[in-house]
Amino acid sequence: MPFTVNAGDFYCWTEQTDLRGKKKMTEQKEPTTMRSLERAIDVLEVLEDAARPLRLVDIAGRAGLHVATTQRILGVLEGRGRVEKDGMNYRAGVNLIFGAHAYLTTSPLVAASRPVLQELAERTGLTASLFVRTGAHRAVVARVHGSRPLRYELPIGAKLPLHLGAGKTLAADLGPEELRHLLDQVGPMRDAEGREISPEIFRSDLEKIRKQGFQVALNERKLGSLSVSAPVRSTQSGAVVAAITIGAASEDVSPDEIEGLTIEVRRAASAVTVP
Amino acid sequence: MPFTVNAGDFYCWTEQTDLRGKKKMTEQKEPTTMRSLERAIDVLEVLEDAARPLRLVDIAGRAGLHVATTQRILGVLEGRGRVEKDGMNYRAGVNLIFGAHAYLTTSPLVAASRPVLQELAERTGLTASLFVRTGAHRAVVARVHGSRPLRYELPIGAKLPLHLGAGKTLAADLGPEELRHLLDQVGPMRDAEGREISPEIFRSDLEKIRKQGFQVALNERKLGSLSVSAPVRSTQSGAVVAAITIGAASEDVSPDEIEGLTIEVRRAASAVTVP
DNA sequence: ACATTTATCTCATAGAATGAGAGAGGTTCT
DNA sequence: AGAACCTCTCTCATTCTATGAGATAAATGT
Repeated sequence: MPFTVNAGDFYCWTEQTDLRGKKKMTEQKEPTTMRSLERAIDVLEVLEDAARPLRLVDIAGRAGLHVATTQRILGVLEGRGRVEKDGMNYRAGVNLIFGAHAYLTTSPLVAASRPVLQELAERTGLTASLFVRTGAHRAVVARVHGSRPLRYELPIGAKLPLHLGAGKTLAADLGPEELRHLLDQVGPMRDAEGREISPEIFRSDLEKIRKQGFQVALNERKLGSLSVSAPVRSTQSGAVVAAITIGAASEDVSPDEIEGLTIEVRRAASAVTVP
Repeated sequence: MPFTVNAGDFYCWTEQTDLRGKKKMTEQKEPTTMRSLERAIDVLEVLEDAARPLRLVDIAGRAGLHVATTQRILGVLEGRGRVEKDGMNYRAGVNLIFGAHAYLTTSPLVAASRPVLQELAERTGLTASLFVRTGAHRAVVARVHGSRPLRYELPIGAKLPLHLGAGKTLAADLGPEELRHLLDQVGPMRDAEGREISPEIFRSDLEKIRKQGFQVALNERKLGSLSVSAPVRSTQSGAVVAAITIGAASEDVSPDEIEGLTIEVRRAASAVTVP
């Protein structure tokens, strides 16, 4: 059988586990079916990552596209309610919420996790969350508050780093190749206390998490916060598909309470059965 | 100056207030910049509206596209994490949640409404929600629970009809042309009790809501539910841009309580100042 | 086991997407 | 104020991309 290159070969290297995301950094201009669609998604991602409205040139610049092209794309997206524009400012549009709703209601992972998170939050009194990795980040995908809720809000849909806090539980399962990509992308790493994290320390952290099967993080992503995380594995492949985390203000949790929490979280994570 | 037809002329008839949405019904094949992007959005909308995973032919059929085209689009979307596929089943993908998050955090309307909903929920003890119209539907865009919360969940991102319950508050502001489009699209209307609603009754309902400046709905969209709604108007144009609603199980609210509630809701709705 | 439906992939061709460019409207200097 | 600059908007000729028929392979139903 002759070797041929198929559409899927490019954007799906290692299934959904590829880390690319920001193409500009690695500058790999891979051939693509549907350039215009890829570009439209680039534009959308710019708007999604910006916490504020942006102007045309700004979007074009960040997406690395010609202004005319960007404008045309934004025009179509606006006509479809996926972008909103007042004056010269573009923002994400209402219709984007339907996609999130569809994901949250159809994802088997989310469905399987909900009751588990519920019980975990009840038993520990802390906020229980489910994270999923996408590219070099993670997303909050489900969350149940306990009786001692967090002081700060971490809403569903928040995009968080892979290299801090519970993110490391997801990063721990990356292959050596993917891990290098991640390190390249994030550049110099430092935690919420300002401490620099060397690649060596980072790698050994991941190694430890992999061995232990759970993770305790203090003041990593957010000062004054404590989290305990464990990986959710695919029943079939054994690959890490998500992480379950309980989070709290660090003064709400006594040190001798932590061991019990790790047991709870590990049990919850393994209780999630996902195809 | 010569008359020319511009991109915006087609997909933005009456700003974002057009009702099209489903092109197939009216079968108006308008010229479009970026056909492939339009089609990709069609595919996404199919996935967003389906409450369950779909197969390729099914998606192609619903979107009115060739199977090959549909597959190519799905492939790109999957590579970008906006669609997920297990086996032959396609679903909405994780990355769609970032768009929703961006909308919810950058929309001035949502930001302006949050404190108002908060206070309304506190004062009435009921669940206060903000709805926005998109096409022939409305979306739940913000929500605060009171001390007497609803029994059923109505999550953010839910897509609801315009012709039932609080939807009529939004429909009341439609122009005659748009209203006709809406009636064409939804076809025969009936409420949660199974009662048929004739176009005449519907129009007079809207007229009443427009006059009163609020609406009380009982058992319309959901049996056993009661809602009180009022329109949020643009400070500049005066157009209805959203609706504020309080909802409750009907047995939680005594009849003589309702008048007070309408006053609260109207006050809340007019307290939202949106550019 | 056979028939039918569905998915995947290739390829020549139509025509859609592209970006340079010009014009108009703002903004920020001196 | 005037000039220089920047940004937005729109048009149009050219190019290269998106398209769908069709062949093949896989899955599904009877």
